[in-house]
Amino acid sequence: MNREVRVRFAPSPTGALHIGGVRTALYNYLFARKNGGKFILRIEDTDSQRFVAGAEAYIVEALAWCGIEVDEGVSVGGPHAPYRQSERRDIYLKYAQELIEKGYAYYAFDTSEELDAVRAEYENRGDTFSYNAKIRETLKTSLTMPADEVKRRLCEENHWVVRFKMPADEDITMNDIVRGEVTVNSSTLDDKVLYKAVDKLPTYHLANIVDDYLMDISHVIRGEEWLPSLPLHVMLYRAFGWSDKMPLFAHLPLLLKPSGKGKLSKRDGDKLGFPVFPLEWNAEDGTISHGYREDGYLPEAFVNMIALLGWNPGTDQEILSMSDLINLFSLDKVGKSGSRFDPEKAKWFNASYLKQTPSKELAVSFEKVLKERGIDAPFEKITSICEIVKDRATFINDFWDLSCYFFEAPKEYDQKVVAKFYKGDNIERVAAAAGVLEAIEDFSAENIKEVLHGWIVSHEYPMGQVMNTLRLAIVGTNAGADLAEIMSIIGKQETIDRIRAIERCIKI
RNA sequence: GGUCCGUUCGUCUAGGGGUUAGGACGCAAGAUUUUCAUUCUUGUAACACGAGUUCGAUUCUCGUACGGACUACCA
Repeated sequence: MNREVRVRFAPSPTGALHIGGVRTALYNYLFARKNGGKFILRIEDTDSQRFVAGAEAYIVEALAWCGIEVDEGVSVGGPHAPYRQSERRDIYLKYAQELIEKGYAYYAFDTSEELDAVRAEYENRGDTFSYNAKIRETLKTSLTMPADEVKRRLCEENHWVVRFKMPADEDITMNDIVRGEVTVNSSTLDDKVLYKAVDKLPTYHLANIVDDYLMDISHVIRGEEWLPSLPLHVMLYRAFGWSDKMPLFAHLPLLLKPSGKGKLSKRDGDKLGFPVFPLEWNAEDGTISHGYREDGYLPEAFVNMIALLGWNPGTDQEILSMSDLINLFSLDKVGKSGSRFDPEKAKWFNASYLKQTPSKELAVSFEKVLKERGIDAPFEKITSICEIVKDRATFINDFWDLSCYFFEAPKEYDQKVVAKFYKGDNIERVAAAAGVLEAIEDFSAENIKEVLHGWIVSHEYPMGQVMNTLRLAIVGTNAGADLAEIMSIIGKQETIDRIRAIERCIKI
């Protein structure tokens, strides 16, 4: 019971990691940190066919961006290295053979084509084919062949596999931290392939159990899609005699598409109107999928949002930092049902984090955006602008659109606003305002506001009319920050220039 | 088809034998503001269905429906 907590995230490098995978990694990480344990990153690349170059580097980078630190694994090494299964291929065969010696597994010599034919035959009869206790006796296996024939084929052929000998009729009872007790009868299960001679690689099931055992994994936290394989995995632990070292299992509910059917998958790319990947992903076929990072999400907001999909702290608090998450995390607060991802709430999280990010930090990012546009502004000014803009933005990417009037005079005026305000007495009043502003010595927002308001009030002008017309001249429309603040930031001369410019540009 | 898992507002969820079923996003209205936002207030909206157990079920049990996963020499 005092076992050290050791959890692993074990993705397959078949492409980008989607948000469901990130969430699995995150829960593993939170659980490890919460319990003073280790978080291990293992790459399960036992399928040479589906291997995608760059996928592993993507996974490592994505975890780093999220702030998920790897204690042991492909990127950092560790006492159980290597952490890439393709580099561990030598260890698996002897475990497969051990199972055969103990009578828990056997060699099967059917070719894929033969199997396909048998499968088709069953289906034509309306039966479902399952490589199980009933029919393995009729197939080409070490169970049905003479020993010397088996030996000969093992030497001469390279398409044999090792299959697990699933008991014909046995109730297998398992315990899942999220779902409780689950019982399945072995008659509904088939003889899964554990090892393939063709590429001298184990399948997921064998590699997974052997590595978890060898790496002393204490808890397996993974997606619900693995629940159907749990009986096999439990049987494997028993067959190896490792029951006392068997990890505890927690199967996480799946992430569903926001609309329509099914679980979220990599193939959804960004057809759904929001990114499914943490980072931008350039697929081999040339398609580029959006990433949260590139779309302007703050990693803290992304992690916060992902964490709350299928788990909650049991309180009303929703804005949670990584350390909050670590402190509060517990597997028994993980829900049982799948969650639909809500892009709107994701935006809300980002906007919330943007508001609480210090303006100086935002200014560093925004300065780069401005430089790309050829705008060179003092850092102080950029910081002040960020302070104003962050309350109105959802993403850093929005900052330019929301603050361009600080950097350049309006190129055009919103026609609706012109029609509403740029008429009658307003035209003369605004022109007069330029003179009033000109006379202000201390061009601070407070001072501008005081003088301007005093002037409007003393002449009994309608406040809304004058101010909105002035805003039209300065901003080009009826939106944006406090007008006095804008004037103060752009400066007296620019303010006056813009007021004079509107007279020239708009002819009534 | 078979096996397994699940089902509280549109979405994420809290709760749990007797509650005005709570919060958040969204949406709507109002307040504040010279504008747009922010902020604040209010409103909107849910226990899938049918039996059973019980004095009483949204909560427990069983069915039904619906949803999901798995059913490869993929993970």
